[in-house]
Amino acid sequence: MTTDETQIKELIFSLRSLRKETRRIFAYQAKKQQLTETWIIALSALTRKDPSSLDELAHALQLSNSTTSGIVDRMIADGLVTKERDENNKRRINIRPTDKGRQKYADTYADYWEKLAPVNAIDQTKLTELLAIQAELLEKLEGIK
Amino acid sequence: MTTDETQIKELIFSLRSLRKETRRIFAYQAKKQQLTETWIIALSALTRKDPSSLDELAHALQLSNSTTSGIVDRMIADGLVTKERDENNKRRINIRPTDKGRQKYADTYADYWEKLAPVNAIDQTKLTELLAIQAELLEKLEGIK
DNA sequence: CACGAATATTTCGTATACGAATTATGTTAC
DNA sequence: GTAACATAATTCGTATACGAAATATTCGTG
Repeated sequence: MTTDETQIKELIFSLRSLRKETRRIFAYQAKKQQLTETWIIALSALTRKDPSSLDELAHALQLSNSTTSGIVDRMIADGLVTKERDENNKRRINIRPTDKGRQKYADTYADYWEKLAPVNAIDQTKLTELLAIQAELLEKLEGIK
Repeated sequence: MTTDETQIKELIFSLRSLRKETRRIFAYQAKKQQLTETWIIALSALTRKDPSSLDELAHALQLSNSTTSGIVDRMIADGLVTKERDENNKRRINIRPTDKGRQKYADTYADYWEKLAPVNAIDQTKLTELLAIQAELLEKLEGIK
């Protein structure tokens, strides 16, 4: 095969490591605030689109509906969001952040992204290029199978 | 804050998407072969270092010991690996691939990496650069907290 | 040699994460 | 209008994934 296997393996491992690191960083902050990375992104999405259906939220989180369903339930148990059947379309649910959810998101928002500020030590140009190549890579991967 | 928040958010999402895609591609192949991405990487590591301790395997997989412990147990249940106490150090376990495990890995090895061959449509130069920038990024992330 | 420290693994509780199957509701074609 | 289809959400079973705590073994030091 023509594939430069070594490089591709390296790539897979690089991606594993990077996701692991970002998860770790979020987890550290999350502990103080009792929020997980996913919950923060969910609250962010719900702030932008309030209310959201399960499908819409799952899309924003890039997760399956079944995964998102469980996440919403746990967030409800924590009093961060509510869900109600849509009166106009009873298949649909409306998910909304509670005051507590909004407050918690506002409190931690700056912190979370600031935490990642050291990334800016990397050249802006390089970072832009990284995103471009990653986008190209994503496109190729999406075309597989 | 000086952080270009938008770009960093984009990066986090890009990484989420890329990992998700690679997982999806592995999962498709895995279904036929009854192997998961992690199991393939585990068998690969065990082929290179046979036997491995739990700690060594966890390191190779870049996973915690507790996670790896569960993975090994499930692989044992599937007859892919065995574990035994080390006679010279009874705290340690020796994890080894079975014939079935070795065979299954050999059968699927080429397939798995070939699947990712479309990635080579990207310039070799770009790919090398991607890995370099990602390595730099990883270093920065590891320095956080 | 004994006891505390270090090492190695496992168990537990919790949170992702997915696809398949199920349930409920709405839409469309006839 | 109703049967087939489409849409929306949930449930189930399984596999990651982690940290904290528990257990077992070995080592080091006095």
